[in-house]
Amino acid sequence: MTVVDNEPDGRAAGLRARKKLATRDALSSAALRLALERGPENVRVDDIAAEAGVSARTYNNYFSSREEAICVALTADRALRVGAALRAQPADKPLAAAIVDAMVSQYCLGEPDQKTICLLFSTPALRNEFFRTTTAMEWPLAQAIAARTGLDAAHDLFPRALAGALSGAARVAAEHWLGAADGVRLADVLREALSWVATAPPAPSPLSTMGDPEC
Amino acid sequence: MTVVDNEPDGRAAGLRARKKLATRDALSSAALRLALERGPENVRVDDIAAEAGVSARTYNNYFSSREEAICVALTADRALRVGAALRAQPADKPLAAAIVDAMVSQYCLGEPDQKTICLLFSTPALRNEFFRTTTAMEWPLAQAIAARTGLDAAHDLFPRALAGALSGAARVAAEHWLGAADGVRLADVLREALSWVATAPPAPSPLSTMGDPEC
DNA sequence: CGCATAATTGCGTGGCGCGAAGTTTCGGGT
DNA sequence: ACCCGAAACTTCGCGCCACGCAATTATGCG
Repeated sequence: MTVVDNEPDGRAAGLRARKKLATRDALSSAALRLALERGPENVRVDDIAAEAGVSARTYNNYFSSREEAICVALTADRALRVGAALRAQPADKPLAAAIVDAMVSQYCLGEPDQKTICLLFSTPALRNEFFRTTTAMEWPLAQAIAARTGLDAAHDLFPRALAGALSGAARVAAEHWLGAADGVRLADVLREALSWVATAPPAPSPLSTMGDPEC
Repeated sequence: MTVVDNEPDGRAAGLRARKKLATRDALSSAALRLALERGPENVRVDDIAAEAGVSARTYNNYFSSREEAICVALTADRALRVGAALRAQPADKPLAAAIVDAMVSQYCLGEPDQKTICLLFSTPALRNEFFRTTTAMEWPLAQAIAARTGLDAAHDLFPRALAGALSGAARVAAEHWLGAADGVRLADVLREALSWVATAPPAPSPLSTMGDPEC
């Protein structure tokens, strides 16, 4: 890394970084498109690399597994957008409502096509990778929650625990939506699931007073 | 499968089924032991198979990846035990408290050795598999929640969503415990995180009344 | 323009997942 | 007690993938 390098958004950041992001994006989008066309089983890394115009070896310099490229195309910036959406919520809105609205808004823009999400659950390897990316959303979300509650995402447990719970509920909501009737909207299912989990800001005294005989 | 075959607990169920479970258990325990001794990088499938006394090809008939065998040894029956522990809770205890007590009790018996959990977070592939097994705990937990609330785990969203949120919070608690000081007990961290997520039984009218301008 | 750095690429290696065919072991029916 | 069908295990082998290494090329910067 030289003096100045890739900006987090990739805008106006030197030719090298832009090309790097371009190839990365070309690879992930090609992987997703091929997986949707042929099915994830019939996609070789050589195909993805050829589609993106790079060598197969270069592919491994960007993604360490075939599934990673597919999932990244779906959930890469969504993670950051969820955090940003939560920060953009009005400050006087209660924490739970702000979280629910932010996540629902970001989960439903883009194309939550049933085909696409169904693809993620078709193969065990893809499911695993999808779970991993789900947890990737937790960190930006935890930071946004921390900013809103005046806590520290690095040291306090509450923001991260809540983010983990929300991501778990969101994943279950997606699964449920897949098995539901066609008329059901993902936004409704997601809002319902998140509303149960999104809890009040942390109690000033986080110590629990319950008994703990075991362990 | 003939007339009578493997009982779910593996007791008194024909020699074939017992041998099957025995080899499966031998494989997973051997995988865990070798991973702890040499580190997960220096464990080949052939080693695990040789340690269990079976062929390498047979290994793939039981586990489709090397990491799966290691994680199964850690979280296989814990999933069922969590559900059983929740059902064993007194019926008059509130749902949230029952869930927290049940999960904390089952997470802390056995040997939540820091070494073992640290092993799961050492390698990305193992982390992924650990996340997957975390979700495996959701289904028994959701069934137990459904039984307690009078809902149906197969069709109602609440039990599964709550189980997903709980597993996410539990995973974050484990991560937090790894980075915490030595004096901190996993049970305390886990209880704190779960107490935030464990919510009241589902509202009789699950419909949300919030606005939903997007999508 | 020239050097340092980073990225890409070809090649080779080790390993994995799995399909097919053959062999051993178990279950149960007569 | 014996035998036959089925299930599990084994051996062989193929295709694919992740990665280290070294050479080549593109880029940043003075």
